[in-house]
Amino acid sequence: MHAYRSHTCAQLSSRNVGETVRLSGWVHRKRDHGGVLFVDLRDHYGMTQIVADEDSAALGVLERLRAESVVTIDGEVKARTPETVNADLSTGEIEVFARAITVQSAAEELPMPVAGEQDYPEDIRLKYRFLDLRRETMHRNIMLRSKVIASLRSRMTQQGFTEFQTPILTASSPEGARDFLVPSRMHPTQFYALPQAPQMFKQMLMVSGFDRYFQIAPCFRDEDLRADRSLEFYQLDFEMSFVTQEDVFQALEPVLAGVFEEFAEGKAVTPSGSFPRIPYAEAMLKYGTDKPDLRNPLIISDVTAHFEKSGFGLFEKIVGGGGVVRVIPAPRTNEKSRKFFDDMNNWARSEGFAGLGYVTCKGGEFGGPIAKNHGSERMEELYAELGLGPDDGLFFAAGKEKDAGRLAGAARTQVGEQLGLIKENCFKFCWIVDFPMYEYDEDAKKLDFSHNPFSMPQGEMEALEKEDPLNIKAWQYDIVCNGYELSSGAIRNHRPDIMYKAFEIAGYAREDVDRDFSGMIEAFKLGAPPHGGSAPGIDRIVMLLAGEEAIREVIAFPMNQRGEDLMMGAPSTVEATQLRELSIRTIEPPQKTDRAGKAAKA
RNA sequence: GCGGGUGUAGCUCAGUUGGUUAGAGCGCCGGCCUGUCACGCCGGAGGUCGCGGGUUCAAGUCCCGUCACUCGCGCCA
Repeated sequence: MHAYRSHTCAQLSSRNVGETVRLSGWVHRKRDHGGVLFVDLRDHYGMTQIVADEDSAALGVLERLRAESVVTIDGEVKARTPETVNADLSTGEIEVFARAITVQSAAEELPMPVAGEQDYPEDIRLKYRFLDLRRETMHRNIMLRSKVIASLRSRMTQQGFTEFQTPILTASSPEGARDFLVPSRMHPTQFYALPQAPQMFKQMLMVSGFDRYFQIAPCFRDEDLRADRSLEFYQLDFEMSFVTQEDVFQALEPVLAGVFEEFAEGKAVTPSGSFPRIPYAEAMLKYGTDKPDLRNPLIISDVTAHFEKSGFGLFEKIVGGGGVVRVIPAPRTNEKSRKFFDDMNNWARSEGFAGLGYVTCKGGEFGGPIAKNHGSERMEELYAELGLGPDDGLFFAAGKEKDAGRLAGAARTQVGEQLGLIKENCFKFCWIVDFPMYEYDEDAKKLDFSHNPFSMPQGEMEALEKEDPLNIKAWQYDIVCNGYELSSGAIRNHRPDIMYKAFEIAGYAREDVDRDFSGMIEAFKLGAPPHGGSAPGIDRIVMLLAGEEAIREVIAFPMNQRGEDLMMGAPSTVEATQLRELSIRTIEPPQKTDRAGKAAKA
C-alpha cells in the first residue's frame, strides 16, 4: 500500500464497501461522543467521514487531536445505515472505520478556523493565507483561476497565437504609471524597471515578424491599490500584425465570450460578435463613465438647454457659467419617501460632491425646490422630452462638465442599486471606442495625450495636420464588463513620421522622442508591420467569474491595500551588505516594526 | 496626499440616557456522552473596550488627537 493514501477523500463510495483503505488529510471537524467519535477528513478533493470507537486503536489519538491536524488513517470502508447517510456529501453513503492512525502533523490552536464560511478580518486572512486558502471558497476560487487561465491559453493557441516570454528586468520608461525599480549591482547608480506591461516587447515581436503573439504576462505598477487593482497583476497580453481595429475585435470577442460562457455557470453572457460599441463621448454622456455597467438600465441625459433661463437660479447660474445639467431618471419612485431623496443627496455629499438635486413626481404632481422654481409647465416639457412617466422621479447633477458627468455617473449607479434595477446573473460586455487622442491638461495649461501616445490617430497624418487636436480620435478601445475595465488596447502607431508629429502636437520635440523612445523609433524605421492588440486583465476576469468584489479573493498570495505581503513580511529592510553591493544608501532609515514583528534593521 | 466606514475575549458580535463586578456564540481547557455530520450537556480560563490625552463624582459610551484595517478620491498612458 502507498505510504500515505490508497484513495483521495472524495473517491470512496458504496462500491468500495469492505475494502481496506488508507486516507490522508486534514481534520476538518470532530464530533466526539465519548465512546464513538467522528472525524470529517478533508483533502483537496473532498471529505470522508472517519469513525472510531473503543475497538479502534485510533480513538485515543483522535480525541486529543485539534482541527487541521494532518493524519493518515488506515481503515475499512463501511456502508452507512440508511438513516445515517449524508446526502450533502459525495462520499456520504460510506464511512471509514479507523483501525490505525499516523499523525503526520499535529496542529496547534488556530488563529482562524478553516471549517465554515464566516468572514474574517483580512489582515488575519492574509497573514495566515495558507489557512485561508484551505477554506472552501478560496480553494475553489484559486482552482477556478487556474482553469480560466488554461482555457484562455488554449483558446488563444487555437486562434493561431503563439505564446512568448518577455523580460521581467527591463528599462524604465517615462510614460505611464510609476515604475518599480531594481538596482543594478553591475552598473552602480543604474536601475532596471519591472514591466508595467510587455508593451514594447510585444510590438518588437510584431516587427520581428511573428504575426500573432500572446502571453499570460505579469505586470507591475507602483500606484495606490484598489479592490480591483494591485501592485502586480496578470494580463492576457496579445498583439497582431496587419490588422484593423475590427480584426482585433473579432479575435478577442470569442475568447472572452467563450471563457465567460464556459465558467459563468449559466449566467447570461453577451454573445461573441455582438458586443455593443459605444463611442467614448457617448459613454461619458449616457453613463457618466468610460466603464459603464450595462446591467443598469438607467441612462443619463443632458438637459442644459432647459436651464439657460430658469426660475431655479442655481442651475441658471451654472449654465450661464459654461456648466451643464445632467439628469438621472428614478423610475417609479412615487411611493418613495422624502427621506429616500434626501439620503441620495447626503450620499452625494459624502462622496465629495456639492450635492444631488431632485424632483419628485407622484401621479404627475411635481415636488421639490427645483420643480417649484422651474415651474410645473416647464417640468412637464422636460418630462415629455425625456419620456418619463407620471410616477418617475429625477435626479440632477449640475456643475462643470467633468464634475457633473462624474456625479451623474456615480448617481446612476447609486440610484440603480437603491432601486434594485441592476440585472443580476449576467455578464454584459461592451467596447468603448473612439477615445480622444488628446485632452487639455488644465494644470499644465497645455495639450497632452489623453491615453496612450503610441496609438494610431484615426485619419493618421492627415488628421494630425488638419484637424483640431481635441477632435482627433485614436484607434484605441477598452472592453468593459459589468462596470469593470477588462482590457485596454489599440492599433499602434508604427510610422515614425506620424509618431514625431503626434508628439509634436503634445509639445515634445523630435529630440525628446528620439531620446526617450529610440528603440521603438529605430525599429519602426527598419520595416514595421501595421499592428495592434489588447490586454484583458486576468485577475478581474476571474474575480467576475467567481462573483467576488476584490481581486485579492482570486489571487493566492495577494498584498493588502498598502502593498504589504503580511505572510512573507514584504517589503522589508535588507542587510547593509546588500545595500553596499548595490551602491545604495537609504535616507531616513525606517524605524517602524514590520508586520512579521521583527524590528527593522538599522 | 485627502475623505467615508470600522476598531469590545483567539474569532464573530451585543453592550440602553455616561452609572454596580463588560456579556453571548464559536474556539480553547476540564468533565460527561455509542450514530453524529454546525453533535449535545455541565463546568472553567480568557478583556490595557486599538493607543494617548481631556470633560466628569463616574467614560466601552461624550470631546480632541493618534494608530491600524477597509472602501473610495487623487493616482493608475
